[in-house]
Amino acid sequence: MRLVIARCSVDYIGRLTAHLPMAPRLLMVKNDGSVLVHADGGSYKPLNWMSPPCRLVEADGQWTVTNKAGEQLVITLEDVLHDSSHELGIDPGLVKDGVEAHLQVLLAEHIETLGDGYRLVRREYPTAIGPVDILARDPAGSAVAVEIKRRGEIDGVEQLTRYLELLNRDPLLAPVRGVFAAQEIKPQARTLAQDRGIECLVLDYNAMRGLDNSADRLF
Amino acid sequence: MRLVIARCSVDYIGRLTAHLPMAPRLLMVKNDGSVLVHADGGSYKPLNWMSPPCRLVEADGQWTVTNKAGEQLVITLEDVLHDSSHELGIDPGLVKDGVEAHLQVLLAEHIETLGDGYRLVRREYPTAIGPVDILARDPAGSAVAVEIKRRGEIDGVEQLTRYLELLNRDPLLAPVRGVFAAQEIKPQARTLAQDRGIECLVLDYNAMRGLDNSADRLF
DNA sequence: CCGTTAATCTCGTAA
DNA sequence: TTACGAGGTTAACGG
Repeated sequence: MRLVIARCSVDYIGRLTAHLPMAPRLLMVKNDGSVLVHADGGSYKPLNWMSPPCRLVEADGQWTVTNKAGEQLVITLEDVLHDSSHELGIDPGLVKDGVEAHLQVLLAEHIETLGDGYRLVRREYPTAIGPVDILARDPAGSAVAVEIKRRGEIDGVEQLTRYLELLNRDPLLAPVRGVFAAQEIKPQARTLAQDRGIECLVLDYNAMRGLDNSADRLF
Repeated sequence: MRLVIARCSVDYIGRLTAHLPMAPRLLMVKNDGSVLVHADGGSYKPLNWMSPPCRLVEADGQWTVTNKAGEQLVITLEDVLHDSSHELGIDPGLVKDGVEAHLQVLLAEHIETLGDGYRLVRREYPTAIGPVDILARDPAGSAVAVEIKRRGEIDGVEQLTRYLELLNRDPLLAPVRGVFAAQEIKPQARTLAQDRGIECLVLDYNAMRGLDNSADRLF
């Protein structure tokens, strides 16, 4: 990894065009050729960048980074205040927990969260347009399709609606009810769901973890 | 901005929990207190990070970064290979061009792209669930609602469908036809649109720019 | 390789 | 402040 602090101007020409006026910034050149231009603020997203695979040509105080699609990042350097290189090696990578997949496992394990007498049919129930998160049967034996989100927004309701439309064409399943389950459900999503006869269910992640069988945990 | 190259392990406890084993990495500490942990590969996203506003406490080879929500990033340093600080000042910021807003302006200016005899009613035509990109009248005087995307995907068709449902409740407008306009329309989106009687229109950004009245340009 | 979906999304804008 | 849509989204996963 090479780190350069320099006054520079940057132009990106690709999916859009963008320009950064001359100012002091950090240029990070990674081992895979990718280049990141960072300012001393903002969040983790660089002001401008080129993703790998790409090629960096340095000539006459100007860096030209090109990728296979012909997108270009042109960096013009005026004053170089710092320039150092470092060998880091390959990173062992990140281990995560707490995302939608885990919510799905937890709800499948504790399907009674939907109500007493519910039975799990399966997780990732396949359909022509993709898998439904959970398919279950209610105490009366009717099919119930569950869409799980960390944050329940309008797109998730649309997604569940498409699944329900398809599942209800299957005479072995119909009628299929929908349940929209999320840690947090936005008001607009809730309104749309209710308008379509879809039940909303707020999941308590920590409470469900508390019920969790530790042998089955993802981590 | 402070740049540290060090062997470190990192733990994030917040919206999820995540762990990085001990390995050499770049630690970037920005002026606003935010911290980025970068490896020598991957793309512009750091392996782990804390967004501002947050506070960094350094004690005994361990950095603890905490934000207002109580999320924590704990970095344990083993070997510090590099440590330097640099004053960059406030960045003047980025200038962009080529996005959806510009497509909307261009199509409104050249409404005949929809067909001969079309007339613009207005851009950003307001409805209860948000503005429709363009409302127009066809040569017969019927209302036409246009949804514009850079890339036409299934979500955009859903969005236009919701607008059409609402607009068609207005007796002064109904019946309202839909046009889904984009630089590129994905097959699934096209299929869904056709299924719903929505016309698809592929926009040629460069050709429309060529027609553009230069006095009205955004840039 | 393509399509779909999630994301500690980020980032802007408007109500 | 919140909500919503767009993103050079990026990244992961499955067919």
